[in-house]
Amino acid sequence: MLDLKKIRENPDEVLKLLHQRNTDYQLQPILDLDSQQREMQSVRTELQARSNEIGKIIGEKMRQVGANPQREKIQNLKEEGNQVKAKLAQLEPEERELKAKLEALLLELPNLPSETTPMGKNETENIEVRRWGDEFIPDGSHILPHGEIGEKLGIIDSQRAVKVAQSRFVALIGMGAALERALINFMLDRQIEAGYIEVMPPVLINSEALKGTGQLPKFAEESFKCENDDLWLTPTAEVPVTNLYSQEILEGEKLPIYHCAYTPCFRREAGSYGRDMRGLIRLHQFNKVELIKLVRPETSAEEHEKMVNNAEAILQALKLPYRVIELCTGDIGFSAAKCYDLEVWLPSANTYREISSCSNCHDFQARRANIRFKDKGKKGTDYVHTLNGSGLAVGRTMAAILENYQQCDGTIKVPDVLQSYVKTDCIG
RNA sequence: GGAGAGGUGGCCGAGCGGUUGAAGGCGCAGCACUGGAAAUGCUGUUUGGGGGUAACUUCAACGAGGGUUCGAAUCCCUCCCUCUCCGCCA
Repeated sequence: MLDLKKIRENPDEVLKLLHQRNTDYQLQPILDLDSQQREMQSVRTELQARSNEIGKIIGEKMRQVGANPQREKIQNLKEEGNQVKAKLAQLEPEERELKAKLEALLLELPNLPSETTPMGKNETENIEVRRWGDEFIPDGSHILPHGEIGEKLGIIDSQRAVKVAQSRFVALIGMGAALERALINFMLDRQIEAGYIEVMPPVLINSEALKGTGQLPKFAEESFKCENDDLWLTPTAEVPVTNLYSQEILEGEKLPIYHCAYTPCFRREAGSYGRDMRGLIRLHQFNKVELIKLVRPETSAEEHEKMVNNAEAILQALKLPYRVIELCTGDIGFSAAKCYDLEVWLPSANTYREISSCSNCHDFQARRANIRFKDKGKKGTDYVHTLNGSGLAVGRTMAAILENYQQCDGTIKVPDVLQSYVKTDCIG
């Protein structure tokens, strides 16, 4: 959520930044509602002050003289109290409605891009920051797409998974399951070494949590919802882990907080019919190890770079070629002020595919989820900055391994760092 | 799922219709005392919105939302959550 005060005081600047996202958001309705609301508030506040005053006077009189004498004066005051109350009863719902409308509009506004986010209208204007591991790019001529080789080796079974669920689900069998589990453990072990505290959060989460990180109200159709409860299947661990701290005032010295979390993630993938129908790239359920940070505002840019490095370290350890993309203003996500994507080399497609997305949300989520910090001895509070990044998407990492480590005989070499986890050096 | 208890400030804990943003204690900060410290004493110590350059001022908040009342932390209703016992269960 954007700072209403900032919108009020610098509407032109805010609007300019919003438009960098290549959208046509309007601020005027918000500004109008805001000034109406504030006007109404000052009227209401005065009435309430009078009402409080009447209550006090009556209280005093009752105590001084008991209930008996001066009854008339008290009656008059009570009468006035009733009149004030009647006016308030009229004003209050109106003001509440204004506030609700204002809030609804504010919740629909995306974050402002960071001043360091490159300008651009869509993904074609993203910037490649660096590339790693060109020397590990295999000769692609013999390489089968990961889905195909996986089915062939009997470690991915999508046909049977469809019977149990529907399309865009897979079952991992035998070494497939083992490799997935190995990747999860490996990623967690590395990130814990890098200083992240592991969390196993709920994966069924309520609406408030989704609102806190920005998935609601705008993107309801992206998530699976339980019919009988206010619970949703988490689309990413970012949601439950960040919201662990909602409504809290953290002690300044407890920051930064680093968390990593393995969870399955669930996404409806509405609007992507027909895309990536084979393999592990786009599933309704996939595993991910997520990195989450809550930091002091002045350190968030630096913490963001470090987080990207932590994600890259996994790809480097696995010797998977990748590149780092800095998303432009037209392509960053709703909650992000700045975002880097990591894209891994997929030889069968002869292209890089997103395997991690690392966002700095500044105080956008912290405002929605109301996560603040306070320094001892200083007065007042400030919103933390929240960051999240995949470290990494496990299914896509598996896909990358099945392709980049595919050998001419159709077997898969197990990356060195995983061999102790799966207890073999070759699959197939 | 059934029965009961409860949700108050950073924490513990009182208050159960009248000036209570909230006693008391702990913690924390400042000052005094001290050679220095402990102990002691004094003072201060929530958050959010509005107005004001500021000093300051005003409103709101005792799980959430309604209701009764001139006035609610206190009474009534609904919901949420926590705990205990029973049942069920990985």
